[in-house]
Amino acid sequence: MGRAPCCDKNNVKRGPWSPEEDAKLKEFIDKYGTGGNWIALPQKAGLKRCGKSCRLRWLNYLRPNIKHGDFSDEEDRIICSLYANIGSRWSIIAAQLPGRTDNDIKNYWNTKLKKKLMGFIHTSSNQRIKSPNLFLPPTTFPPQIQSQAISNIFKDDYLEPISSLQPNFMYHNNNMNFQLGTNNQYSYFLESLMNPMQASCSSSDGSCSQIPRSNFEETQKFTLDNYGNNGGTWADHDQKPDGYFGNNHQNHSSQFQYDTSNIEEVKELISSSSSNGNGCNNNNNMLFFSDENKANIGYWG
DNA sequence: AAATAGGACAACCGCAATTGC
DNA sequence: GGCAATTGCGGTTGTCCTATT
Repeated sequence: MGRAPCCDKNNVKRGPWSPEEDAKLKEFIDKYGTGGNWIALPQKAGLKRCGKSCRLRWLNYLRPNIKHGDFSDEEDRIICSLYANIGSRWSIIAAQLPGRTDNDIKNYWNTKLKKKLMGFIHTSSNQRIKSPNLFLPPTTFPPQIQSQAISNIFKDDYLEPISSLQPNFMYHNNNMNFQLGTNNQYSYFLESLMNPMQASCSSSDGSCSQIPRSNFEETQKFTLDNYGNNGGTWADHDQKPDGYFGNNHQNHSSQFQYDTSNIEEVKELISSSSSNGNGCNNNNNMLFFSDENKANIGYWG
């Protein structure tokens, strides 16, 4: 015997909301708020709907400042980056995109963005691969991530692998070469997108019910370490701002910062990798990801 | 013009987490 | 601490619309 359903399905309306229902719900919430009780709300508002349905309708469609459709390139990049980092944690991803809902982003990912990516991966099996702007780091990322060098590489129409068989394989384009490590960070990024972190960790004891994708924590920490590494350093006693989890190597003005609304959750994801003091290659231009071979990868210039 | 396949998006479902008693 | 109610989340399904045959 399962738990009792939240509403009597025979006595509630289901399916698409009519404009009249929308108006009723909006008017009620505008006037009285949700009252902290969605289950009781539909009756009070005179709606023959399940409370869950009302909540969903409000959160995903009716509440103020909701944006629909037309995701920008910037939003694409943020979604891709975060998906690669934390997987399908849509609510966290949505928190980084003001006006977007988790449902919207999930739908967008499943119907469009993933396909964009698949197209890219598919093409990448050829020797000549297209590099969509999708893979540019978000402009909200620190300045050096936006550096001209990276932009040159990833804004170019094509990246051409010289040989994917070489252990340290190289990419080049028209005006520069750069070398990545044995497990180069770019392929790691793609791999991350295709096979994101799936672990779910309990908040109470820190244990994980699933095994994280290999090296996630270490990689993540290392990546964060390297956001903002253009010279300045953190002393141990320095107050690090929200969103900064790295070691003491960074320029104070350019740390990677998550939105503070869910910073604790992001910290939680990352915190299992405790600082060991050597997680940073100073003066290297990190892109998104590196692997465990910190000494060997993730830099050029 | 009709049938149908596919895409886009809204909504639902079930489960886990949280809250309150 | 235990239990039930409620909320929040992510996966999945349903429905509508458009493009294609």
